[in-house]
Amino acid sequence: MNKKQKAYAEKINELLKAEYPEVKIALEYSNPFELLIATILSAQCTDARVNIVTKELFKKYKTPKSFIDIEIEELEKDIFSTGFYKQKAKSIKNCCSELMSKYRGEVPADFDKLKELPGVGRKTASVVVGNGFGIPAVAVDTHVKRISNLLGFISSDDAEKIEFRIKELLPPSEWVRFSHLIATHGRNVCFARKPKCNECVLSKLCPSYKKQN
DNA sequence: CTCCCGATAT
DNA sequence: ATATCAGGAG
Repeated sequence: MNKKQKAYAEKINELLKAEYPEVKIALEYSNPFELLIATILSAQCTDARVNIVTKELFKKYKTPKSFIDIEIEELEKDIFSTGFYKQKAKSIKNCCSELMSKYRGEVPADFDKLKELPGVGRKTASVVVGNGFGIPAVAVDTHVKRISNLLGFISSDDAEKIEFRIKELLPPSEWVRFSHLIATHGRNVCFARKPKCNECVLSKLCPSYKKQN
């Protein structure tokens, strides 16, 4: 009974791969540590905005220690425009402290260890292991959540359930790219507000197609 | 469940 | 004015 669902998911995966052959993560970074910080900043914020902020941020802060040594008020100013800046500043400082005390300032290439860090949940940990270390992972963001329901992979708002559902539908080799494909499609075509169903390569398969327009 | 919270499109 | 943006902590 799951076989049909898997074939359906793989068909969607193939269609999106054909549509976005060069898909990759939208966040800009040059090492796992920068990726971790950028992903923490990306909560409830567009990747485009995060990239504007991190372009300057990473010139100033290059190591976990550099974030610890600065006054929190100054860090808050440096990340202000990403929103939730007080929370994020606190998360980054606490996270960097633990990186220093537990991992000698290195970002662990391990989902469970990452998830234990302050300010790091399943989504952030998945992004870092998946993109920073090439370890298969599914990052469930708002797009993956919305489109998984629209496509009928699952009927749930629980990010963890959606993550496990996608993991059983697709082979591990596809997980990271699939997350990016869905996120990209969500940004370009399948918007939350007014999706462009008439331009969507999935419209013939999508159970939600008729309800729109 | 609520709170954190600015930028942007509609 | 309001919804939405690669969430996580308490």
